[in-house]
Amino acid sequence: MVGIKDVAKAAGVSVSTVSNVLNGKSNVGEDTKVRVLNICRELSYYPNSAGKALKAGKTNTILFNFSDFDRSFFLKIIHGISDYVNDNGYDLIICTEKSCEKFMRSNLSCGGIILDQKMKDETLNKIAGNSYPIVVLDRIIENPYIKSIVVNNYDPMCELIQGVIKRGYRHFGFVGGPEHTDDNKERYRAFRDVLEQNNITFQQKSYFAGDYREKSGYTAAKILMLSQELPDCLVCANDNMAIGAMKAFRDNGIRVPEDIAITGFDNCDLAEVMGLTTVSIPNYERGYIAARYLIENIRGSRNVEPFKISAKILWRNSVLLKKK
Amino acid sequence: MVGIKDVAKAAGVSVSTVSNVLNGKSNVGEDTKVRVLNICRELSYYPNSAGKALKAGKTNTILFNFSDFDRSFFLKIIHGISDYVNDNGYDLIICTEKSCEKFMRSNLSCGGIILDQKMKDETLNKIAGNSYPIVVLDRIIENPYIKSIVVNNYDPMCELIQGVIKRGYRHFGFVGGPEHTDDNKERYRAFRDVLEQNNITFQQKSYFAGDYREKSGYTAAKILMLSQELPDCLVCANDNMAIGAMKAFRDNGIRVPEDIAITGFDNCDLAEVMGLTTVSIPNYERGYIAARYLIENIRGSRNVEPFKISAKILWRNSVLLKKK
DNA sequence: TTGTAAGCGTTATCAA
DNA sequence: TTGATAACGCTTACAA
Repeated sequence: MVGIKDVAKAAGVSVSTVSNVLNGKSNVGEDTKVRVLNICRELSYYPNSAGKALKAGKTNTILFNFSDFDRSFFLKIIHGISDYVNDNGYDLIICTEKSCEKFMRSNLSCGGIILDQKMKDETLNKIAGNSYPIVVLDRIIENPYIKSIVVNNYDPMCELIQGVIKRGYRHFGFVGGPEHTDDNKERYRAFRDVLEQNNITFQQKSYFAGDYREKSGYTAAKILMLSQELPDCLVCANDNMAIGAMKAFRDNGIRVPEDIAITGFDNCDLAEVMGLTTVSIPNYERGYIAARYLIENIRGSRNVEPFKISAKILWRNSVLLKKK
Repeated sequence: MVGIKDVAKAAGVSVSTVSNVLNGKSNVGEDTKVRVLNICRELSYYPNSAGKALKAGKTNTILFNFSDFDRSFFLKIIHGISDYVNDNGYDLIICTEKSCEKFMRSNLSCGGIILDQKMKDETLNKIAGNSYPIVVLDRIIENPYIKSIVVNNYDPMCELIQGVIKRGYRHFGFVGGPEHTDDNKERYRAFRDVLEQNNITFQQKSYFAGDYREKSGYTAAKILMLSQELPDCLVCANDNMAIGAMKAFRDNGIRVPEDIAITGFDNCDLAEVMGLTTVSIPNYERGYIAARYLIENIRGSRNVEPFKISAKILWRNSVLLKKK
């Protein structure tokens, strides 16, 4: 490993001069500067980040944390984060599961964007601080050093259900996601509220608890098919489960939307091909905005007002335009 | 930031004792050990990795590099890598684009898995060394410190084309990927070889240059539809382009497979729903194996024989079972 | 314009 | 069983 000393020796100068050259300080002669830079190239010298970080007491690295490998919209979020972070001279590391807390606490990163729901609020509250701002996605944490960025689930879900009702649907089923997650709660609440506003009763037996995975939607639909009569419309808390349900119906000769309508939430890649009516979340933008707020907070602005991202409804033919 | 000194002071011991406790050394009394550990918890002390890395001269962090956010199979590769790496006590950082070289050269990682084709062979040859082994995916680099893991494209592509011919297809079109990539070359070569073995001529005008993205497949199909007569079967170098082509045909009233058959390569998420005949690459396993070889090489074994992963064909109904 | 030296947090060596 | 001290590679006051 070639270090700053090797460069200094080869260039016949002191290490501090090399350091000054590399950091663009003005107190160094033109000819020495050129000589040093050439030597660096020749020896292919790269500064050791450990030394740098240790001295500086901080880094310029943003951390992004996720862990659910089944949902491909993460790639879009990462893309948005990556673009903003790179444009602003920061580095990005993405990490999963266990390494994450370590990378946050050990000065290897200077701020984090957290998507993984497995990372507990309590842990984040402990880690967040003046020198380590955090942005959390899909949940709200009240903490002067944590900015929350959430999708406005309630309004578009209301609009979606109201639209479905307007099209003549009256009997609903609901497939929910993990019950402790804020977004699932909000989507379900919107669903119930709109039904109530329209004097439509909803029976608890028409609720199916899923986990946002395709398989749980498939299972919910299978169970549903055992009951006396199908609902008109099965509302799913996300696309994966909606797609699972569509497959289950298809496998059992039940037509969508003629026999039953289905709606999802997310607008995942498959949704378009499957013709699934759903709510589109701007994921790239979500990542970009998250990175922007994080870096602004790292730089000293103290902005932790929760930020709501709006989503829009995509009507596709998993719902009939006009029920008979 | 609470450091080892603070812990030492609070516990009334020296920093070296704290260090010994934290690193599980045996030369420390039971009661001091307990006391120190308690203080660590109370103060929520986490060792600073920068100091550690500086002292050790290395880290336990593996780097994974990618940059094409459009292809969701990356998530599966990452998943495989993440599992192996975590099980073996290493940390994983994933990075994109520019940060990558920096993270490789600056002692922030101790080995890398490279998927991004934008990372040049030349650069990798410079970086790889005894203290920095590398694993590259989807290309072969000859270097005593670089292990190549490639998918065997040739054999399954041969089998696929032979199977299509057996089903009665004789007139082919081909949509290729980026022409400099090894996997594209190999897929195309297999295609040509099998045609030749079967005395089927292939005209250059039936070749369309794409870039692995859906849009280029769509465009290729549009161009194809302008010609006098369609081929029987359009072979695409990957699924994205095959799906683009399917959409183009669908949008123009041409039926798949009745009017034209289509094949892909990758078995991406959409392929199943679209009923695309394709070649399935075990991506999770690919990541897992890549991580395994990398860590073995970090630990001293010097294994750089190129590793070929086999893939298998999935016949779906984008190809007729038996052409009339 | 350049060099000397201290110090960042950690671990390893050696002495107590 | 413990503690003092040097060293890792870098930056930065300050001295020359």
